[in-house]
Amino acid sequence: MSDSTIYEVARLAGVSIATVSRALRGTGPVSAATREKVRRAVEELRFTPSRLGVSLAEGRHAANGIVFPDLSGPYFGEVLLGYEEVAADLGRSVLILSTRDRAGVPETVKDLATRVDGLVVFGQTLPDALLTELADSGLPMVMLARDAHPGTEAVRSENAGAAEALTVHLIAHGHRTFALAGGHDEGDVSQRWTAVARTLGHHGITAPRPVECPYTVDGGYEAGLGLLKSGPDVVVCADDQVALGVILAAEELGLRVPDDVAVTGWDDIMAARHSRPALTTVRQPLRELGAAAARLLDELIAGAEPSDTTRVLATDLVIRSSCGAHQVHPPEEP
Amino acid sequence: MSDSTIYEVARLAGVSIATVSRALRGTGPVSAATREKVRRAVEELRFTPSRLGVSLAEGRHAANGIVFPDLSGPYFGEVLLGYEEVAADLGRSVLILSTRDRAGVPETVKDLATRVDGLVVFGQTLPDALLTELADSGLPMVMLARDAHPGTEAVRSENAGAAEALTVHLIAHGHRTFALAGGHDEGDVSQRWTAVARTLGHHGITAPRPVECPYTVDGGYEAGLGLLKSGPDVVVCADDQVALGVILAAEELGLRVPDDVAVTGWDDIMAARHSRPALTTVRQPLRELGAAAARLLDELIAGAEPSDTTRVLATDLVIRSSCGAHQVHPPEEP
DNA sequence: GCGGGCAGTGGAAGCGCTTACAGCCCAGAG
DNA sequence: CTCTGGGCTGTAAGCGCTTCCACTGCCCGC
Repeated sequence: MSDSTIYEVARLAGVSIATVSRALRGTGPVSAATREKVRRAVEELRFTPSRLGVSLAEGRHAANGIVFPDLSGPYFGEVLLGYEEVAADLGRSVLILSTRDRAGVPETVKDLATRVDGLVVFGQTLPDALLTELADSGLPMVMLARDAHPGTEAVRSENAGAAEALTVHLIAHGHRTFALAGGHDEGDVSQRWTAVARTLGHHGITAPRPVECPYTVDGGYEAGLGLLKSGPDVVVCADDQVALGVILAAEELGLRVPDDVAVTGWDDIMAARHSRPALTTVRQPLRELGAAAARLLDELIAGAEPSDTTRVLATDLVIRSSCGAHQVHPPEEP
Repeated sequence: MSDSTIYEVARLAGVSIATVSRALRGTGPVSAATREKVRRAVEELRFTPSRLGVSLAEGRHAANGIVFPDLSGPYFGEVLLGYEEVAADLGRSVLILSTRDRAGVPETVKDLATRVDGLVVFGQTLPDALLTELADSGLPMVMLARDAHPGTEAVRSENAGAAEALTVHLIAHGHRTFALAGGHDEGDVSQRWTAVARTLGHHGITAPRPVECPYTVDGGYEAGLGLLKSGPDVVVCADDQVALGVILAAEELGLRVPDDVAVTGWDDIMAARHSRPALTTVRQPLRELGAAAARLLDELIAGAEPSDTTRVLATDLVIRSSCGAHQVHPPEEP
């Protein structure tokens, strides 16, 4: 953008740059005649103030960043959507960074940090030491899908209650041998596994160890091929993608879902509703998660003290057919 | 980030800011001893150069932007993923902007334009007049999922050939009465409809007018309820989400897919593969689309002249079961 | 023994803007 | 008629960095 500068506008309008600035931002008094001259000059030159100059002088970026591990799958897109929407309404641009397995993440994140007024960080995307360093530097930060790190705020959705409700429901279906697919010791997911295990314990059932796998359809498929050999009544999966993969694995092994084995997911992504069989899952308010993070971050930037506190959004258990065939379901309204 | 500045580093190291800058960037000669002093000062102060200062002095942002209509659904997330990955590897941050139906889009986009070295713009997200204005200002731009606008480059995936192949396939299935769901006069989609109509014409079939609807499951459902009344053999949909909605509508009306009516989508999103019945669709290389855009944009920023040319990526016709039940499909490997 | 060249360094001029401060002019008050 | 206080405007000091240019020694070759 080889744009014109405020100096050229000032010259063309026959005033000083200070006056141009005041006229454009509406700070300080400017006579109607001058304002009009400036307006015309701006129009003729197609002048747009350089964001760099403004930010440097104002000492703020009017932008904030969001860091996630990966953008694949529907999960992050939805959260990001809610986030961007609110951030935009608050007059802030949003910078994204996906870390994937890339090297040099700390440097990249620090670079990002110098471009924004605040940062939202997903789950265990970054090592705690780095989070501490960033928080200590005074950068406003909001954690997403995990509990708060010292010096930050956090938003996540409810895990334990939904996990318990899901487990109780599965037990009511008569399922007794459980398998868990997609274990990491990540914040969100480990909270679910803990609640599942506790609930099973209450019913005298020993919880199995979760089988690690990537949170993808392929990951679920691979894990499923292994898991299903032991003939569990139900496979509880860390998310919907894993569940869809497990269902594929079951088909591959000649097992019918849910007659031979039940499968459940988590998130309620679009495919969950349309899959065969339709997936029993837990719906997270993904957009609201992103929106809440944006609002919290804005408060921090405005000067609020980080409370080291976690905001928890409600989830819904969504019963469809993958957890047990004896349920009758009228077609869902879209 | 209440960070320290290059002045404090210089003072602590006992050198000038020019030397600090040279030491840090590796431009110009700096003695080993000095370099070490600077290194220590930087470490002690946890100094990170202010991106604002650097950018203002360098005259570049090392960032580029991407504008899309909406982030919902799997489509944009995938493209964005491919885009971000390449941009990051090229050392550029990425700013996103989703326009939705928001007011003040031109201002927001112009603001974005002052924050980046170049811009990727999706489909018909922005009015042509605005595109022209931006291009004229010298901003490097790449159009995505549409043909090039003067002064830009463009990337999209192949439409006409796939649409023809799909239509031929459907005719081979014995389908004769067609319905088209999800019409807009958007670049990508209208190319598909044109090709479908032409192909039908070759076979002596008159193409129906596409029924407009939002590109969502709900949009497809609503459109489907209307469309299916006339009893078409097949409903060709503008994308997979619309197709999934039409399938729901068919179920609602007591029609079996594909026995009573065939349905096809476009994009090959995850849900297409897992839906019941699995969706016949056209796979677009979504990530590669984003990646190609990022690379093209980088070339423009590096100084290449915009060619007003459109790069076209290949698509694949993916035959599953929603287009006709007589096909036998072994379970897909993930 | 002396000039040229170069490694190493500092001074200072921007980059494009905001804003504190000061100055000017004029109307209305005394 | 002078004084005072706004309203309006300009000057200039940053904001944090990069980099051109000038300068100082010092080593080498003649």
